[in-house]
Amino acid sequence: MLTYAGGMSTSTALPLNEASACCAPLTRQPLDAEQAVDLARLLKAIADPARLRLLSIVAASEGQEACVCDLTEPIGLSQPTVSHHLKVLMDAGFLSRSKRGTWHYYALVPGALDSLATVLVTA
Amino acid sequence: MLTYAGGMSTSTALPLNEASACCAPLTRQPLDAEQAVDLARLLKAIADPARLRLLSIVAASEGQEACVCDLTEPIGLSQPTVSHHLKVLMDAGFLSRSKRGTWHYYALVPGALDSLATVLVTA
DNA sequence: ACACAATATCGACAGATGTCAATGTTGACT
DNA sequence: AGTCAACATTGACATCTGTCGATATTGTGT
Repeated sequence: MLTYAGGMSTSTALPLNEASACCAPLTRQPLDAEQAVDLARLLKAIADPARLRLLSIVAASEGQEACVCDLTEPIGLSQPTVSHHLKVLMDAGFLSRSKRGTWHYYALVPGALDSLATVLVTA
Repeated sequence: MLTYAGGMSTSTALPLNEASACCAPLTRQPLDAEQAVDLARLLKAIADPARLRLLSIVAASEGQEACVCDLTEPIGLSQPTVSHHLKVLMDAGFLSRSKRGTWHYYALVPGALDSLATVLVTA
């Protein structure tokens, strides 16, 4: 199943679930092959219309979390497909899941999107 | 071939080549299907290890532009493949091209990456 | 005109990706 | 125990994507 603990290079080997953004501002010095693969994986995770909409719905919800039952209908895709997309976002570290009874709540992982944005910025 | 002038919704129909980032901060309100597709297209354009490396090499070069001849070798891919990736980045509006003699120089489009980063940011 | 160097385009192919129907799993309620 | 609701997982399929070799295009210099 391979949760894959991103980074793995030198220092902090915390069990962080990815999305710690991996590297330097991208416009500083050329990134090497490994860094590029890591960054690309994060970007691929959000480079999909359905997943972007899921993220935005979760982000716009109070407490920045939402039940799957509230996500399936507005997206207009089948339940298994939505479940698949949520898993991709979780594996990449953008969402976290908490189960309350029968309902599963997905929440934004606080710094995830921001640290990704930081890598992209030119300044 | 379809250059596709991004946005197209209401106001400014300038011939900007995409990468004007399309929409609101993503965490404000849920983005609709069309916005999601536009944003996803931009993200897909950079969600590739080779293209990220190309971008970073160009960005780290003086004047933030580089000749194709300086890009092919460090990437380690064939010349047609590099050319393909550069085209993808150009069509998405992240790079611009200027020809000087036999050499083609690709340059970072100033605000492109930054406006994309802005969409992703949570604050 | 000719030859050569730098890029772009084309065609083909393997592998990744998004989607669904069918099925499995888990928790709540009677 | 049994039933139902909420999700997850599996398997299959069509499409998209990255890659290359071969070829076309364009500019330079002889």
